[in-house]
Amino acid sequence: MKIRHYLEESIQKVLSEVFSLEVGIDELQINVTRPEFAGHYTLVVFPLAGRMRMPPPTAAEKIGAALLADYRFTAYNVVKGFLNLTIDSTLWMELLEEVRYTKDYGQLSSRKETVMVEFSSPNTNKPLHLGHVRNILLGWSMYEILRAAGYQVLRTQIINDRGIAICKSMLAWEKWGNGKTPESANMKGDHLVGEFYVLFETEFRKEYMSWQETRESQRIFEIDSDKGESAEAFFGRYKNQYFNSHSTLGAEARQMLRKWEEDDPYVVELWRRMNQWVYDGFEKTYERLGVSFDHIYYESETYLLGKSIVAKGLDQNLFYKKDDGSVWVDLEEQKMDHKILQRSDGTSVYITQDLGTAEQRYEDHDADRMVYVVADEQNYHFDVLFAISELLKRPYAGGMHHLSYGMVELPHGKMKSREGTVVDADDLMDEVISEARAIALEKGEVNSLSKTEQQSIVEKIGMAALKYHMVRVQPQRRMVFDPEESVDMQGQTGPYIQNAYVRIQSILRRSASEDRVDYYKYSPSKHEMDLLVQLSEYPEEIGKAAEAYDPSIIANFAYRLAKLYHKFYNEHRVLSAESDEAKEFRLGLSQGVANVLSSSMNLLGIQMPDKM
RNA sequence: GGCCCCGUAGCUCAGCUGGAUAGAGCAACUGACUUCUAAUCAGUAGGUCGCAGGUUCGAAUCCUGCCGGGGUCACCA
Repeated sequence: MKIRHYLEESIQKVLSEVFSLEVGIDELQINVTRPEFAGHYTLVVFPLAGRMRMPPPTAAEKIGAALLADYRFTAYNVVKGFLNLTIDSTLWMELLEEVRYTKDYGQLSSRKETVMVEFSSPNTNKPLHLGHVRNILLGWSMYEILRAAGYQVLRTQIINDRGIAICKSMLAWEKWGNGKTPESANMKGDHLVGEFYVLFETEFRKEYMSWQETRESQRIFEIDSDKGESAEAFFGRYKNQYFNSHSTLGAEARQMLRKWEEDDPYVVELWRRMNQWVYDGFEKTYERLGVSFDHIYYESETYLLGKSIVAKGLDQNLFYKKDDGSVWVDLEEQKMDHKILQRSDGTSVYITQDLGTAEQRYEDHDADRMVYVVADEQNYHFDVLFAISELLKRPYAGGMHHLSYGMVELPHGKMKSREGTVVDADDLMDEVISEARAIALEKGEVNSLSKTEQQSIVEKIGMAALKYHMVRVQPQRRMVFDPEESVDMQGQTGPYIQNAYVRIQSILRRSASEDRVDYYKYSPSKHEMDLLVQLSEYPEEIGKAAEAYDPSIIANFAYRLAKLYHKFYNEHRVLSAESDEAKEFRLGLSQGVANVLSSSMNLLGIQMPDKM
């Protein structure tokens, strides 16, 4: 029995039958009653009063009186245009039964639609960092939330496994690697490859610096620099061009890319080998983060399909070709620019691969919707991608959604690999877990457990701190990541919510399974009632989070529930309750709360320990 | 400059499909553990909801303009 639904239907019925007013359910404004007023739910009558031709308080009064004909409404009161309704406790007791004994309470009825969620989507030239962590956690939560909202959901990522970046790592390894492997260096493969990427950049910068001393560079500076521009500023923006037209290392890297595209056996073999190192490393990181995928796509396997889509669009005159051979699309009608789809030399650009991947996914899985979890710096890119899909009349065009999120920054600014301020995902997990361990050992609750059990608990706590910290904020907000705060375990944090669950487990462990006492006649206290109302809202919250693509809605819900439980816990005894009835009710309530805490945190990818 | 996102307590954030006196956490201060786990609870203090107009019975919430911060407008990805 969904209390909110019962409420909506009852009110709709009364309005229709008693007041001859036909009102749609989504027109009704029903809120959880604010704590300073009596009642459980509040109907906002202002919008109805006009249609009933009565002042709001009168209308509220009349609706309230009419509702009382149903024994399940036991009381009402009117404050201005607000009708506060009290619902019979048997209804709440029924709800509690459902919450306790329905394994997947909160799960919404299943829909036929299939949704594919893309997240993580790393490049293969360096390990995962803080930015990926936010992305992965958002993506994973959306997967869980959409599933709970009744959709068929598939997890995917597109691995950007080709291009100049990986060639830089390959070249550096070839030149300076001396045959180093993850085994010989005793290093995760993604870190090793990342090391060579950094090495390339370092060597390239050295080369660039010494080139800046040459006459040639001076001449270019004099000709190409803007008036009054400093050498530093000029060479800052010239770097890319230097890479493409003057640099020896740049030429070698591009040479390698060309060979890759020509299927040169040596280069392809090296590419396979180094990418595999990276995948093995990613796999370990994903495993620690607790995520996995249904289908992985590789750019190297879809970019050709993208090119064929571009060719088709060109045939249909949806795109056009410039004299130099480059292919463009005119999106001015969609209030956007002209965008390039293929370079003059025939090679593909970034968006080509996305066009191909979307097509491939549609063919593979027939997904009705695709959700792309990608940072907001790519907003325009996705506007363009979706517009082109519309233009091409792709059947999946209408179902594409960009879950855009703000980038993660550090207190002193952006992460920059060349300044060594990138926060590595593996290091980050190590840190929060060791912080959790330190606190746990200090508290002493887990000291008597085996090392394995301790480790498992400490990992759950540390990861909860990290994950909750990252997912509690609305996606579109950009986020300043303070490492100090991410290991906080007090207040609105993952461990705080886990702690409520652990307290319940401790009670349940001690409660002997005696004969059941009927608690249907028990009259819940204010604190107990607050918990019941919150439990009844859980399915509603899942629906909201799925619709808004916003896991923070679930994060805030779980916190509210945990907070109410902690309050309750301090005010009431469970095992030594004043009556058997009260004890039985509270045990049930606690169990229900534990179920929903665990379930809602699971939607965020957070596991609950039994002790902490 | 055009377009997009953000602006709420000292800090980090809820509240935003219009509804009651704008709420939490952190930091500061006070109190509560012989009682089911104090990673907790209770309390004090802290606000021109960026600014100015508009719509409305009612605006933090919707509209317009401005200010501040970020992003983006590559034959980069």
